[in-house]
Amino acid sequence: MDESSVVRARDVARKAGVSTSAVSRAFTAGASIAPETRRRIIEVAEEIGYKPDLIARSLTSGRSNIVGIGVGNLDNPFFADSLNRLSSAFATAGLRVLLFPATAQGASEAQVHEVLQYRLDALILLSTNLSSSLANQCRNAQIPVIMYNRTTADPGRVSSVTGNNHGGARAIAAHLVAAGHRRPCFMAGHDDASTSTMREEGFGGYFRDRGLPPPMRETGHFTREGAAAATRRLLTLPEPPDAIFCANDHMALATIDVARAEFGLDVGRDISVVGFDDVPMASWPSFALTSYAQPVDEMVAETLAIALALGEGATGPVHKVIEGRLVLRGSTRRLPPASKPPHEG
Amino acid sequence: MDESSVVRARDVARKAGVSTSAVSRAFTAGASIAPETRRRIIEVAEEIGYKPDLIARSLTSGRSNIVGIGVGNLDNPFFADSLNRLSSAFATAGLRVLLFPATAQGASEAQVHEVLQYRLDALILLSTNLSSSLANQCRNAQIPVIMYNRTTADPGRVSSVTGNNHGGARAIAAHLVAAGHRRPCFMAGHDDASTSTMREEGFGGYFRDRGLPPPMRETGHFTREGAAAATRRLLTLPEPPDAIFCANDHMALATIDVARAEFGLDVGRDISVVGFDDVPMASWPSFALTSYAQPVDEMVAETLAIALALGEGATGPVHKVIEGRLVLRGSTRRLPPASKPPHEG
DNA sequence: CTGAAAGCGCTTACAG
DNA sequence: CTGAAAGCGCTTACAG
Repeated sequence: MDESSVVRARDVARKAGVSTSAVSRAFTAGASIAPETRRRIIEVAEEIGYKPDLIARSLTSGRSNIVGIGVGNLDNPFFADSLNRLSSAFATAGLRVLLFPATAQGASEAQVHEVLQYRLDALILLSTNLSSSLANQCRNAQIPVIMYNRTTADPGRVSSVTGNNHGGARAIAAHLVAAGHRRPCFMAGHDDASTSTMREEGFGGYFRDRGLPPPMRETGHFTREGAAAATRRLLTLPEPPDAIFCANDHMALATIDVARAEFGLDVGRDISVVGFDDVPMASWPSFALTSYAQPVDEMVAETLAIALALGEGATGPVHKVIEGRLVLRGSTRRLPPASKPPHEG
Repeated sequence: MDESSVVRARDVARKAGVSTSAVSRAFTAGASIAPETRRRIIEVAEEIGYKPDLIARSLTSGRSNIVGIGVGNLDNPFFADSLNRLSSAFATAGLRVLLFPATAQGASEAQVHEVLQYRLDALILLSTNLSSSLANQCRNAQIPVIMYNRTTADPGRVSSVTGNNHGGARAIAAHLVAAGHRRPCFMAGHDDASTSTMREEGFGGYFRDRGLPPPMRETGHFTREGAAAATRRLLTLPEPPDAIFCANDHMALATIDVARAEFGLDVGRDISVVGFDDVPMASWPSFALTSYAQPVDEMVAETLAIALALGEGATGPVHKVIEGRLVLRGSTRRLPPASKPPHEG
C-alpha cells in the first residue's frame, strides 16, 4: 500500500510497455486508443497507484477543472446551504471548487484578481458583486462568470441565476394586503444588491398599482445586527408598522427575535413578519417564518448546467429566473382581525 | 484596461529588457535580484497586466499555495462558521482553499484520492474522518493533514486542533448536578467521532467519579432529524430525562424545538437542554442555549499556524487543545427547584 | 491506433 | 546579480 514516492505517467508507460502518450490517452475520455490498450494501462495504473497530476494536466490542457466561487458572508444560511450544494453538484460533475472569500469591504480588486491566475473553468459569484473591470478581464481570459442569486448592471457580459424576486415580492404584498395590514414596511438589504432592489420594486409596485399608500421603509444591511437595529427603530416609532417584509430570511429571523424578546410581541398576531429565501430555519417551529421559497436545488442545477454549457463554448451569457412559491406559516396571519384594527387600543 | 490576451513572463522580460529568469525572481520573495531590477520589472508587469500563472508555478515549484478542506455537512452552523473563517484566514496568508465535499456516506476513498492529484500544501479535515490508507498516502506525498474539531486514532501521523471536549463535558455535568437534575441524558452523535465519544466520556466520568448513577443515553446522529427523533423517544419514556446534554449545538437546537413545540415543555424550567460549540444561534433569544463555547477564532488561527509551520518542514504532527468556557443561558436552570423534585407529580 | 517531439509557463541549479 | 538551459508532468498535433 505504501508507495515510497509519487508515481508518474512514465512509470506506468514503462511497466505497461507503451508510451506516455498512450497513458495520457488512457485517462482521457474519448481519446483515440484501442480498448484493450486502455484496459491494460488502467490496470497497471491501479496496481502501482498512478493518477494523473492535475496541475500538469491543467497547464497543458488549458482547463483546470476548477471553478471559483466568490463568497461573501456565509452567516446567511441561504449562502451556506447554497455553497454546500454547489460544491457537491460540481464535485459530481468532476469539478473542484476554489473559494474566493470576499474581504470585509467587498471583493477588493487586487484580491480577486487572483481569479485570473488560476485557470478557472468558471467563476460563480454567490450574492457578490463584480467590478466591470474584473468582468472584462474574465471575458478576455475566457472565464465564464455566473452570478448566483444576483444580477448585474452588465447583463451582456455575465450570466445569472436568480429567483423570481419581483413576482415573489408581489405575492408577499398581496398576502399582507389580504390579511388586512394597514402599515406594511419593507426592510431593505442594501441598494447595490438586485436581491434587495428588485424585491422592493415588486413589493412597492403592488401597492402603487392599487392606489394604496406606499409601504414604509427601513434598511437592515443584510446582516443580523443591522436588521435588529432596524427593527428597534421601527417598533419605537409613534406609529409602528403592523407587518414587516424583510428582503431575506436572515434579516427576518433577527426581526422576529427582537419583536418577541425585546418588545414582547406575539409574532403572527401583534405583527406579521415575512422573509425571502425559505432557509431551513424558516420552518423551525421556533420561527415558523412565512417566506418566499427559492428552490436552491434548481438554482444550483441551473448554475451547473450553465457552467458546463459555457465550458463547451456556448454562446453568450444566459439569465435564468427560477420560479419559487410563497410558503405561509405562523409568522403572518391569513385573515383580517375579527373586530377593530390592531394597534388601536 | 482591456488586454486582448493573457500576458506571459516572456512579454514582461522582452519589454523590460531582461530574461524570464529575472521576471521570475522579481515575483519570488527573497530571490537574488537587484532591487532596482525588481522595481523596473514590477513596474512593467503592472503596466501590461502581468501576473504569474499559478498553475505553472505550482508545477515547477512543487507547491500549490492551495490547501484542501474536506467538509462534511455544512448544515451544522459550527462548520459553516468555521469554514467561513478558515477560508478568510488562509486567504490572508496567501493560500487558497479547495473544497472537497464528502459524499453522502462519508468520504469515499476514490473521491478523496483526488486530494493527491493536486499539490496541496495541506489538507484540513473539518470534522471528517480520514482513512488510514489515505493518511499514508498524504504522508508519502508530503501533504500535512490537520484534523479540525476531531482527533484520530492515528495521532502519530496527522495533526489536530480540537476544543477541550473532556473538560467541557465535565463542566456541563457539574452544572447539571449542581442544579439538582436527577435524570440527565447524553445525546451522542456517532461513535466514530471523537467529538462525541470524548464528550460522552467526560460527561459520564463526572458521575462515575462521584458514585452517581450513569446518565441515560440516546443517539442523534449529529443531524437535526436524528436529534428530533431521539428527543421524541426520550420524552415519551415512562420516566423521561430532566436534562439533556447534546453532543453539539446543532442537535441541541432541534431538541429544544421538539421539547417546546411537540411536548409543550418550558425549556429551562420543565427540562434543561445543553449543547456544545456555542454557535451564533445559541445566543439568539429564541433559544438561549447553555453551551460550552469552542473559540472558533483561536481554533482557526491555530490551524493556520500549524499548516504554515508544517509547510516550512516542521517536525512531526502536533495536537492542540483549545480551552473554551461554559456559557450559561436560559435553557438550563442554575439552582435546584425550590420544593419537590421535578417530574414527580 | 501509436509514438517521438514539441510545448504549456513557470522555476531552479549552474555558470559566469 | 544575471541569463541560458533544463526540467516540472502532462497533452497534443504530426507522422506513420
